[in-house]
Amino acid sequence: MSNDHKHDHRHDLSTLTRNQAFVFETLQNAKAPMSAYTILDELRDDGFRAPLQVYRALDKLVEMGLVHRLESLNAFVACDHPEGDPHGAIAFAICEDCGQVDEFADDEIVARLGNWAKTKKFRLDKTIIELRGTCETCANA
Amino acid sequence: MSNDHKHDHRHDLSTLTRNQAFVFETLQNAKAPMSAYTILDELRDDGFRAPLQVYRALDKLVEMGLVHRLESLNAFVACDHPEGDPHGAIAFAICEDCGQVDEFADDEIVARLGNWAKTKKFRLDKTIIELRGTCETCANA
DNA sequence: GCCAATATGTAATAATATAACATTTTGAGA
DNA sequence: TCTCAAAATGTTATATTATTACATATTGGC
Ligand SMILES: [Zn+2]
Ligand SMILES: [Zn+2]
Ligand SMILES: [Zn+2]
Ligand SMILES: [Zn+2]
Repeated sequence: MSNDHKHDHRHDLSTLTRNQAFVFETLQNAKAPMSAYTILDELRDDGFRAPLQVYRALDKLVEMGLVHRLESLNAFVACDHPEGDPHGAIAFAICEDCGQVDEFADDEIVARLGNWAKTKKFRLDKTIIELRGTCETCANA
Repeated sequence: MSNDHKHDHRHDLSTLTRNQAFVFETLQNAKAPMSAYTILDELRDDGFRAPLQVYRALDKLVEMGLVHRLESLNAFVACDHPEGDPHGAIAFAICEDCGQVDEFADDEIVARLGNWAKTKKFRLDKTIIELRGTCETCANA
């Protein structure tokens, strides 16, 4: 069985701290994943001066499940699911061209991975599934 | 359909260049993934002086399918499959404790992801599946 | 041997992430 | 309301990962 639900409790957005709210809003307004340093640059005018201000906010947001880290990009996206609709392991399809990210769930895949882990007695903490490629729009352009 | 087989042709190991052979041997002897800089340190005595010597060798080895990059670790492992036994998309189970990596294939998962891509008209170039957790040995220790 | 493709050497720099330490804010309980 | 510990923030320095740019050397088909 997976442990991916460990942090799936959502927090009321009103409980976000100032820095967390700034970072979250920035990611929500973005149409592609952003690196911590890109976020920092965008928030200079709001008083952000150092990478740690961004990284600390991101850590919390990821922990809350409001933001996902894309490992193959070293970048972050706001969760695409409605708030209060927590989810376990998820897959991301990332367009190399426009950066658009499609977040989707596949229970059968999660089940199979959980099964593999069970068979191997591997304690599964986090599942990373990222598809790199080209979205329909960009493929047609 | 996935494009993951793009680089699945194996190359005879005898065709490796000097630097590629050094890097590949280092990874084969390692019992956990290594970062490019750790590899560099290990190869100082063999004349390696700069990161690029390692990164360039790694690029080729990954292209040949002899080495895999673990995106969630920024590190590299030698392929666990017998040479000449090419494979498509693969999953990695990574022990956070001892670093051991278990490389495995699941055709059903690959099929489901390929299907999702087909439905969404997403041109799939590369599939990344990484499980983070604790291996049986470490869980019992 | 010629020559283009490939590989290598090296220095500089970019991009991503964390350590260490000081200070401030928050909020639960006395 | 006061107290105090936890959490959040501010700031500087540093560590880690990766690439750009340019020069030189090696390889292998022709
Ligand atoms: Zn999500
Ligand atoms: Zn696109
Ligand atoms: Zn492999
Ligand atoms: Zn282990």
